[in-house]
Amino acid sequence: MSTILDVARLAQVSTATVSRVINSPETVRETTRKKVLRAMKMCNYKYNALARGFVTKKSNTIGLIIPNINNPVFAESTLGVQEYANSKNIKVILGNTSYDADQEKSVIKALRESQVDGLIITSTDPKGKLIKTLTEEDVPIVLLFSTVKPGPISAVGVDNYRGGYEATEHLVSLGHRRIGMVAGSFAVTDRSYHRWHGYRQCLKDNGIPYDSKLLIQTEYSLEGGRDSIRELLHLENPPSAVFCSNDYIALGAIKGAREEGLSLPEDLSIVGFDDMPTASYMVPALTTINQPAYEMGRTACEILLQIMEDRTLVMQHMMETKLVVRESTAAVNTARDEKDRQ
Amino acid sequence: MSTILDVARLAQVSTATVSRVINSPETVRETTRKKVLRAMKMCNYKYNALARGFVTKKSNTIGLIIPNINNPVFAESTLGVQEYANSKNIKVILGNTSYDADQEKSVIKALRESQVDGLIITSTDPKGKLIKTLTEEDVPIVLLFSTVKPGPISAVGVDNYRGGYEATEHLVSLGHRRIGMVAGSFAVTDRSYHRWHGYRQCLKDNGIPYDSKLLIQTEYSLEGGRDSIRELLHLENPPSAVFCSNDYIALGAIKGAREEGLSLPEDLSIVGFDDMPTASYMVPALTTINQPAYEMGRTACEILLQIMEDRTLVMQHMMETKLVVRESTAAVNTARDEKDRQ
DNA sequence: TTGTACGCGTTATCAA
DNA sequence: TTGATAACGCGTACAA
Repeated sequence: MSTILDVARLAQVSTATVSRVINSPETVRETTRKKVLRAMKMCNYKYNALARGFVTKKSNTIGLIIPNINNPVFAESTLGVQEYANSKNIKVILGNTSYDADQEKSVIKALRESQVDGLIITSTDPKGKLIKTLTEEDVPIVLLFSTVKPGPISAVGVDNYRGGYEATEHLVSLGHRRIGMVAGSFAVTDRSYHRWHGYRQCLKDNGIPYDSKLLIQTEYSLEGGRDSIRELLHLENPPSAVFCSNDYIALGAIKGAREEGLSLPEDLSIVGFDDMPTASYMVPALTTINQPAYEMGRTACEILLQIMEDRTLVMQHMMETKLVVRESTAAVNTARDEKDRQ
Repeated sequence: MSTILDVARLAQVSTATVSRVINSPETVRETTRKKVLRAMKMCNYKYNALARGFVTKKSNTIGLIIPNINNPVFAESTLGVQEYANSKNIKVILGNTSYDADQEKSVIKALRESQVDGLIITSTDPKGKLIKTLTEEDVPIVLLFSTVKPGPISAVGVDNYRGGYEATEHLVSLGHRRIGMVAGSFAVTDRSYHRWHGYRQCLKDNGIPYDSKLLIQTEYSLEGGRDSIRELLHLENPPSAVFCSNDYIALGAIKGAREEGLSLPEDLSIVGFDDMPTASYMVPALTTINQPAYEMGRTACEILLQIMEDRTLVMQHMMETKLVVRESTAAVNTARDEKDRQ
């Protein structure tokens, strides 16, 4: 592999000049530039960004840490991050945590050793200790999807409390009083926790007593959704509607409900959260709380690049959620409720 | 940010010794090792993998190039690549091509400049010119999902022809004679092309005349699947069964068919290809050709690392496909066919 | 077991 | 407009 030194020799100029035709061609006379360009071709010169990074102390690389790339919402936000980064000639290194705080820790360590210029994190550590260390050590970082925390930390997210409230409110407005929730484990992220708070408050505001039996915490997987809804349906007094803390879980829940012989939405209404790309393609098409995942990824990346320029910056960007009513929710089926009680 | 020089000074040893406690601790006496470790803590030393890569000429980084992370199959294979890579302390840089050969080219260029140690590519360039250049320049590379090409190029994939044949055969065995195909554009990848060949041969073997009207090429998206199936259903003599060249397209197709008022599988049978993680959660649960995406990603990465060790290696790994019959296919509904013709 | 000294490919500074 | 050269942080012969 030839270097600028080879090129320099071949073109009979200095390495500095070669470097100039690469980085600021306008500062070198056309004749010499052409000479250099020709020399590059001749020895099949390939630019070494790593060596550049070594001297400029910038790797032009950012780390993106997410819990599970299989969740379509994260795939979508990843795409947003990627496309913006690439448009600015920045590469993104992917880190998967599988919702495990230890993995998150080791991934962050590896990424930092690789000298990434910044980090976008959908954190799995509700306490935020890791994140705090990072900010203390002045690593450019922006939280994605994570609840916007007080204090000097950049983030793009949504109001999860409000989203949970909206989802529940929709169910209440359809006449449901017995409303369950399948929530991703609170131990692993506070997003689901805040959505639950919204759910709970909405019940309260509507005079519906809170029943802790109607809350199931589960892992963030299709299976988790399926198993949880079954548990809910086997309750003595099962819910007529369920709020799932994300669409991925909701997809599992729909499957579980059907396996129990229910028709949706007649027998059971389900609301999700996320509005993942396939939500409108599900059967029944999923009623859910939209959060603009692609835009959020893109924005997070945009903010990160700004912070990398000016480390004193702190930007918190709160996106709007929106209830999207589709086919998975319907007015409560009182006839069936009666029948069940007989 | 402190360096090994700082540590060395603090511990009153040479930089070589510091380097040794990092890379081969067993070669340094315990007392000095402890001294060095303490010094590291004191100045909050952070290892610089970039500098290391610069001297060892290895970045411990590989590039993973896929067409679209939103397709759950690619998300799944990405996870496989990632988890294996991380277990070997290798980072993976993600590149999205959006099924665009130009983007693929520029992504590869950027990745190479970053000195990735190797490349895993699900190529979008059916001619394979780009890939050829890479092998000529001795870049460690393995093709993923791409058809295993003759010649000295490593790859992990499946027999797409055979998979297409199996899918079609299943439909034929259910009594279908009017079988359509919604295929991802042949211009953009040859996977779908080979599946189509299998489809075609199977028709032939069963004495079913090939009707080119029943083939629609479309883009690799949910919308592509939806629009294409509608087109098919509006044919004068519409199909009673459709083979979609991947599950993602099939998901769109199911939606499109329902929008046309059809019940699945009574009115229309659909087979997909991939068996993406959500395939069994769809309604109806998708009959499809399974390819073990996670394993394939993992294996591709495993092979790549081997090639990185020994560049003369060429390994082609063909995985088994398997027909998974679920709910989206059923025996042909002759009654309905009759009715349609009246 | 430890230290010295050089080299990796590039950019940046300063001088010409 | 161009050139000479130091510097970046680390690994590694080779020497001690």
